[in-house]
Amino acid sequence: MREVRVRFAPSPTGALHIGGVRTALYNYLLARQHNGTMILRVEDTDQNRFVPGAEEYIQKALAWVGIKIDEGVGVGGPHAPYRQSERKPMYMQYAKQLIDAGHAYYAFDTEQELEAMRERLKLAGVPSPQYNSITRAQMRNSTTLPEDEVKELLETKVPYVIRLKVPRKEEIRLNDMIRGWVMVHSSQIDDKVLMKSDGMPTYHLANVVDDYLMKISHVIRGEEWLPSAPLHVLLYKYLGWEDAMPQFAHLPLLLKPDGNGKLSKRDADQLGFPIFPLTWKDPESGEVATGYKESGYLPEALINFLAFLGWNPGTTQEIFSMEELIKTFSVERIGKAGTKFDIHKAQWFNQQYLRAKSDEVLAEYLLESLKHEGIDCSKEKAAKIAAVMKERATFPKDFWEQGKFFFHAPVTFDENVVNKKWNDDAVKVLSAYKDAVAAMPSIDAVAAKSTLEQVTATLGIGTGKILQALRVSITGAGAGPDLMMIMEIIGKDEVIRRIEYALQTIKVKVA
RNA sequence: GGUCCGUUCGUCUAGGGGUUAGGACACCAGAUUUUCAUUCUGGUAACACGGGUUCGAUUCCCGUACGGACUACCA
Repeated sequence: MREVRVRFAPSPTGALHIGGVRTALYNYLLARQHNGTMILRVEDTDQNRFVPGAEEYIQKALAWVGIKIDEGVGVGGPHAPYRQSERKPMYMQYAKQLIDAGHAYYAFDTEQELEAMRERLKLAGVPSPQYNSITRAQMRNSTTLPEDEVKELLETKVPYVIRLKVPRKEEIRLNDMIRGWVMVHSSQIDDKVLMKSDGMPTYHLANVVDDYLMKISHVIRGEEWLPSAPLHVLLYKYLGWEDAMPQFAHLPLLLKPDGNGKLSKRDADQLGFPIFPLTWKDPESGEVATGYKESGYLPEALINFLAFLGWNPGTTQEIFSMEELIKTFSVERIGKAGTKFDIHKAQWFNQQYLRAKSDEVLAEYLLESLKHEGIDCSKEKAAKIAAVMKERATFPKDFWEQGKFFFHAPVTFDENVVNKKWNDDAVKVLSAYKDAVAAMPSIDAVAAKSTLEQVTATLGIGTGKILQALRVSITGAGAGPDLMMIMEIIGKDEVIRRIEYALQTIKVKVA
């Protein structure tokens, strides 16, 4: 196998879609697996669609998920520049080469003329009007105009484009790594514009030229490119680069979770999950779309989730680190069908990865939230809280959001629990327990429990009957982690204070 | 409309001419837990349809249906 060189080639027209991250990932996995090279190339040949900040966003997003670029925008390399706009001068010679070989031609048609042609063909009943081997005979181009007129037009700088001269009858075949042989008849391809009138190449030319010059071995990209892949094959052939043509792999698309259609930002917003890796603020509209990072997804979980959207190892293993993915990944095991997006699975992965972390690391998440809240807390205490909370957390923010009661005494109490469990027995036990705790030098989980059992035994009341009442007085809620540990963490004085407050407040409420 | 691609539980998927069609997520139930969560056990649930080929097809072939992509001087 030749040296593996793959590229991720987004166009900087906005934030990187999550599907794009997956495409980048598959490229990256293949590169790493074969000690190859991962290239980032920016395809910014459409100057009208340039969005400021998009390129930086793409780089940051890739860095965040752990996809390292070996060569390309931001890092440089032997084939620099990697931004197509900066490569502009390089493309014309190849277009000219095609013209000289009779595989391309100049076209001077105006937008109006093109429009008129399409209209005419539509009226004639042609299903999809094309600029092709038949119609080009009626258009204003170098295949129809006299040579000197063409020369003159070029010299007088009349705007022109260069089009590929697609043959009338030819079967174009392409061996896709995922789909096998795909055959397309040349009559289905029109004379695609190769060079635009602004002197920029179109995607088709730029992509082929750059892949060739950059010695790309595999083109892994979304399925939306499949229809134009035969055109690219044709270009390789006409440019004389057939032997260097990369292998193609067209990935199935990411679809909406419900119903059908391509996954779009709109769906994500509606269904409440991110579509972008990082939060993105649209510079035009000012609209903000929250990212996976900001929503609390861990990059390694997102990667694992994304890797499984369309690919699977064929075993029952589901948790894969990037290193394991690199070892196990294979293009052959990528599926053909579009993949509906299910955020539940992403959450599950996140939970798995979160739990695998040490209490100390988890404590950092809590500490970070606390910093925002302006609450001081020792690392030791945070680690203790993290330890009791980790089984119920899916996101880093859960430690704070579900554990606020560690720092704030409850002001209100869960009504359901109060209605069901707050009774005379509970009040009796709590009062006695409060006094018993006050008599203790300090409180820990074991002592808290044994003391409680002593109190209930003396009063002849089952511990289980009043435990919910104790919990609600300490945390305000009917559910949560081990109560005894909670009491140990908040400490003796706080326990007494909270029970007292509950005794006063809830009694008043019931009476 | 045309061209191309696709179709196994609700979702991601394994599998492959003869299987009780396997796993995971989600969901439901039971057990454990003083609660919730966790964990464990169990459960519901799928080969789009119609023709072939074949002793036999979910698997191979052809249609149909459905879905998707593409159909720009956008990528």
